[in-house]
Amino acid sequence: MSHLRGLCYTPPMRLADEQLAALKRGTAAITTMEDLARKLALGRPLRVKLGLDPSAPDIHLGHTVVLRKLRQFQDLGHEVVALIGDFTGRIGDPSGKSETRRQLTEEEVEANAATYRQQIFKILDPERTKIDFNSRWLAPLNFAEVCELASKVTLARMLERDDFATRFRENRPVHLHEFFYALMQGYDSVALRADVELGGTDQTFNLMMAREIQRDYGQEPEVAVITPLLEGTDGVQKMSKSLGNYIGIDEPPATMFGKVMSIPDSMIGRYFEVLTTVPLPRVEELLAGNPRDAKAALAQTIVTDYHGDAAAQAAADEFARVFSRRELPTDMPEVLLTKSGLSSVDLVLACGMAASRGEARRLIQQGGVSLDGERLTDPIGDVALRDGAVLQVGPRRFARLRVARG
RNA sequence: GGAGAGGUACCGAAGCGGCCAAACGGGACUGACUGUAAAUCAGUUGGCGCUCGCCUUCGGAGGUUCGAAUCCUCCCCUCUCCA
Repeated sequence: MSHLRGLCYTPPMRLADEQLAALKRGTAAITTMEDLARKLALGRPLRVKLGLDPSAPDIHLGHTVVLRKLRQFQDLGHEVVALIGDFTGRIGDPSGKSETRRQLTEEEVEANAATYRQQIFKILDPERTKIDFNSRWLAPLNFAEVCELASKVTLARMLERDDFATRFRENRPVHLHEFFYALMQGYDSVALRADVELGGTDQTFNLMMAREIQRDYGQEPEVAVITPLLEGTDGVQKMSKSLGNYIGIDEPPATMFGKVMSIPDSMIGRYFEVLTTVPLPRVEELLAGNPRDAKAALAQTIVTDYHGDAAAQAAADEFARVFSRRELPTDMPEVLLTKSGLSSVDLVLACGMAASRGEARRLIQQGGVSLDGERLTDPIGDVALRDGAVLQVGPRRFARLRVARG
């Protein structure tokens, strides 16, 4: 649709209004709305920047919120620059985590950036995405230039950043180099002459700083389009790999589906808003019904984005089979056993379902282990093993046993 | 440079000579309940020997003691105040 835009004349203001309305969905803030309206009304493609920190090579749904917004800009005909912070990545971004992040080596940054590149194109249109690296202009800066940049900002201004202020107040370390992150990010905007920059709410400070720095360097400040941080599957903390509450976009369909189903019911609406394009009135309808069905619809929509219709349908069916109807999954790993006489503890261990004998014993004692649907209760005695028998540990771990004939 | 506070298991945080494998909370796991991997409730949560036992663990290295997460020495890291 957007590629047709050049062919038909649309009055600029009206176009701007339409764009603005669409762009507002799922944002936490736009600074400022007026600036954005005005820039959109210019009728030229805007240069939209997104900074990517290459320390997290696995993109999860939390990252996609801002990527989807970027894609929306692309579809509206704007020019997108995905800026990989290969230089800043080596400094370590203090944002989000309340502790200092370790610095990455050059090799790590390179490897991560490659992964990033490959993953963001699951959402962005590769044809209309320019990828850049900020080492291009940051690496050549000499110390005098760095000081000049640093002179634009005061300590008090830096401490306005909530994260810094909090850590400072709570007597936790704040390293000087962390201050440079915001400076560098602002300088990126100067180097790119960005009209708009996207970022999560954790980037608010950096985005505001970029506006000021652009002004200091004689440029018109970019518009900051701020997306919310998506809560993870626990529904409380922001989605992050280190918290283990994330849904990765590279994960298998069944895993993705299951993880979406594990979010608290209260999060369904929010996920719909920022992770899908399902019209909001339709979302309201779904939310009025059974939460399980709404969540299943959400899960299917999301899985479809990354794995296609067929895989999403299969994942939905599989979920219904295993969790609703308590049937066996269609696929499960096979485990080849060489001995036919094993205690149940050894069996669980042999299938890799427990990290230690103690854990295996515990699982059995808690009633979490069954063989062919029969709960195993005795950790010690040998269990009769049939070729093709199914071992289940907990609600969702299965293995088919293959007993070697000798 | 000086003075003081602190570094405990996945995370937060108690403990300050034996009753400490280490309270409590979170997380995770298991069960019950749910035609949701939601919510709620209960239990489990270092390793090895099937409830007594043994081994490894409380920033690091040594030492005191029958016995140390707990006391001493040195070192590393963080914070505060002073210079």
